[in-house]
Amino acid sequence: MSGFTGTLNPQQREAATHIHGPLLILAGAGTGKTRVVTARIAFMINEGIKPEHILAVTFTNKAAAEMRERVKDMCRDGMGKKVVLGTFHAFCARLLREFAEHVGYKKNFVIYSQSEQISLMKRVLKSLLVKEETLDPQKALARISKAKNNGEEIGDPAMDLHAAVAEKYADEMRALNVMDFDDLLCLGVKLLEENAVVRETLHQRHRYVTVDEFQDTNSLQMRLLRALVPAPYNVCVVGDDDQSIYGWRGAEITNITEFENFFPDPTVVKLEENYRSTTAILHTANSLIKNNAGRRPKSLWSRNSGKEPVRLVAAQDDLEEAEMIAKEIEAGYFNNKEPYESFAVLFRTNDQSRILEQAFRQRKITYRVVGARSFFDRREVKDVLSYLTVLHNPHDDISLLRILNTPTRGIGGTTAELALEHSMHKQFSVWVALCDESFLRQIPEKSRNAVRAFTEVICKYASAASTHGTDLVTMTEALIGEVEYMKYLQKLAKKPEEFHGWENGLAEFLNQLGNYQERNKKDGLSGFLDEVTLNDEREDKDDIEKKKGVCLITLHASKGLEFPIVYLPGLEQGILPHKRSYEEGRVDEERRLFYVGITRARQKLTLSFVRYRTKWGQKQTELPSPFLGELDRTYVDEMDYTMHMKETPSQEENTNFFAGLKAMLAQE
DNA sequence: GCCGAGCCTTTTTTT
DNA sequence: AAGGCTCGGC
Repeated sequence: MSGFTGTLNPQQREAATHIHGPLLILAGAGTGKTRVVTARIAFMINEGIKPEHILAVTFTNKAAAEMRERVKDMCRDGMGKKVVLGTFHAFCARLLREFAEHVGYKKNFVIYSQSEQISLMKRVLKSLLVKEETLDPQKALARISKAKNNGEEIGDPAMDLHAAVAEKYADEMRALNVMDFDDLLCLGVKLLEENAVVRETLHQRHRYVTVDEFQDTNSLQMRLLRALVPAPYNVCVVGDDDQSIYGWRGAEITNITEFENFFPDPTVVKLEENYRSTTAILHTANSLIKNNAGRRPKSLWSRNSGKEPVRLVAAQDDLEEAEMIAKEIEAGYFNNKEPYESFAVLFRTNDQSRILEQAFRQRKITYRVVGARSFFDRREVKDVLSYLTVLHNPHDDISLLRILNTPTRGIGGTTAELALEHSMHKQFSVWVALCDESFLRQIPEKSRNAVRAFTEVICKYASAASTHGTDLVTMTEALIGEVEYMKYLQKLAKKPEEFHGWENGLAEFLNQLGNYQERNKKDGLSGFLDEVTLNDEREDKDDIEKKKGVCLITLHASKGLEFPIVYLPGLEQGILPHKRSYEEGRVDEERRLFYVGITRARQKLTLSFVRYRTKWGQKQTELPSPFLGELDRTYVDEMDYTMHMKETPSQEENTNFFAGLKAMLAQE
């Protein structure tokens, strides 16, 4: 047995050495899944399979990057570097860049992220809705996304408003040569299903396919996989149905629970020995998840008996909860020399992080917020990014309109409106309108000059941007200088700190652009733009590594990670399970989310909830999460923080509180 | 065309 | 609480 599979347990080894034919690895939390997948890839390479024939698809870019590292370490001679790795979306983007013409796009298409989709949808709704009618752009987009992911056709636009919106949106996207995330998958599937030549090319290119986090794939991704993998189906999927938490995004848990319906006679390997957590943590997790119906039966166990019980803490309000966590972390750091990196706080919604950040800052505890509001959502970054996008594809109206008068250059709403009208009339992009003499004749001289100056700048830099080997950082700096963007920001800023924040944002952006070009010399601007929209790594890779401190992260983003000491605050009715999950019938998924959170912890786990929480500036009364009532108490210590903090907590008070708590939980 | 004041809603999660 | 959007004065 080769070295890298020698340290695996029998089940792990079975999975890692099975190469041909469909393989389903059911890997519970903490069972060494990533290790098995990487060992398997190393094993394949060792068996003589060319690394460039191996395709590994992960759920996030972070996971892809991590896997790349580990595969690289396991293989000789830098062979691991040649393995093709990425998310489904990134894979499709690459594919479509290569074959864009086959699906009716030009190669310089731009990928729209959410905010751009919303802008476009607003425009669509504006043009379609009559006076008092209103439709929420986000809801309209959600509806379209769902339909696309289910492979539904657009209905009759004449009969149904929603169909009309969907059609108009699709037409606009195509006209602007832009795609959204769903389009990447849809068009990727279309390309593979309908074009035998392309399909054959890809079969030759990717002969062994591995998909990680398979429980989170949707039906389009399954279709893509099926088109990508011909008989005898050299496909390996890895996942855990108990950790399926992306149903709201169309994930089909049946992809994994009914895998054999898609790929016949798969070899199924179960990994059940957990190497991460203590028995107390696992036992508690198991007692929770067994309340879900329709699972693949599975029982996790651990050799690590540990000694720390799980704690369930009640706090008065969110402030007290945050302070408790901060104080404990501080104490752990000073008393037990526990580094801040050992701690993580996992929460349901992003806005829960704010109060924690405040508490940490007060105590000078270093922390990092993973996956919070995107760096690329910041105004200064968005502006410059829009410039670069327009240089790449000037027909992208949304990006163009964003920068048309940013910085203010005398092209106001009236002119923009006119240009838009002209472009619609002529069935072409706003950019074409701006360059069109017959349009320019219609507007006052002042505006005309402003527009001419603008189009000139764009043309000038567009040619630079498309020239191979241009230093993009230098170019962008020159562009920023030429349009006097900094001056504009300075004027815009209400406080000097605000301006400095923007300055830093820009510096960081240019830094990332430089890093990108360092790494990737051949793909140029379009490669960078793709990466920016597809990459969920809000911070630079090195940054996450380098930046030390307590990890603040959403439950969703925490999947796949582990920490010695974990806090799960805000375990309240309406937060977890989130109140909207009731309406949407997704309470089971919330339970899995809780399960994911619990199983992130290696040694010590603290669950907490509060009685009062401030939301939108208002204090609200909270109830404990009904999930807390489902936890088996064998290894759970319950305590009340408010009383604990008093000098002499009277026995009576404690008893009363717990009686009350029990009563509350019993109601559920 | 520009800019500030005030009003209003909001994301649950992410590729 | 805070960012986005509209309206009205310049």
